[in-house]
Amino acid sequence: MNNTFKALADPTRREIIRMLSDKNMNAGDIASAFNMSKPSISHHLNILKNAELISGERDGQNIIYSINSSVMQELINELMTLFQVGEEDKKS
Amino acid sequence: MNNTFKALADPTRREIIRMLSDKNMNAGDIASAFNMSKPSISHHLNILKNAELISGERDGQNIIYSINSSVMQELINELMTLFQVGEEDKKS
DNA sequence: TAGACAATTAGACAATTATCTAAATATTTT
DNA sequence: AAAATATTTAGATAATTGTCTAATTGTCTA
Repeated sequence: MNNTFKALADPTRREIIRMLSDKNMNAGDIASAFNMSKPSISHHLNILKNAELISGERDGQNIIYSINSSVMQELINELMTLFQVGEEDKKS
Repeated sequence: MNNTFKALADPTRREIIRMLSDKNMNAGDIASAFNMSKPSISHHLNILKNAELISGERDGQNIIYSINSSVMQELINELMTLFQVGEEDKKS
């Protein structure tokens, strides 16, 4: 879970997630949306992949990235239980 | 919003939030729950405060911290719209 | 008002992170 | 199989972050 939060702590990575939640994209197309070198974007993609927030699958020369919505859902659940103030005494 | 995510990227700070979502606590009590110097905890509290995730109010010698649940709620909303895959075409 | 207690601020330092360029790997096309 | 294209890996570096100790500030009480 720490990796998940750390992965989301960077604006570039959050923007990548926004883009991927619209449609799947390959690494090059993602990179050209940013004013940043391809290796840097590759590095961000790797962090998101390690956090299991996205997946990458090779298709020919390209690697196509997509969002892992189930993990996103888990994160949101975690946040809600973490921060829902005053749950007081779940048992009973 | 970037500050919010960055504030949550540290496990100590998330634990502080967990503790505060149970009950309000002063800085000293928070610090003694961790194996870490008081200034370090103070620093974490400050980051959470800057992100407006918590508030601190002085009560005599103590400063009592509490969670800002509205900001937590905003964060969760942000996450849900950010990551809800396939919202496709909200207008209409 | 002097001493004690609670908390923060200041300053230093090591570890982590984000970025870059150059080089390597994988795939396709000619 | 050589050239072209897409992507990643390696290695370097500057900036950021988390932690510490020492010093400071704010408040209470004897």
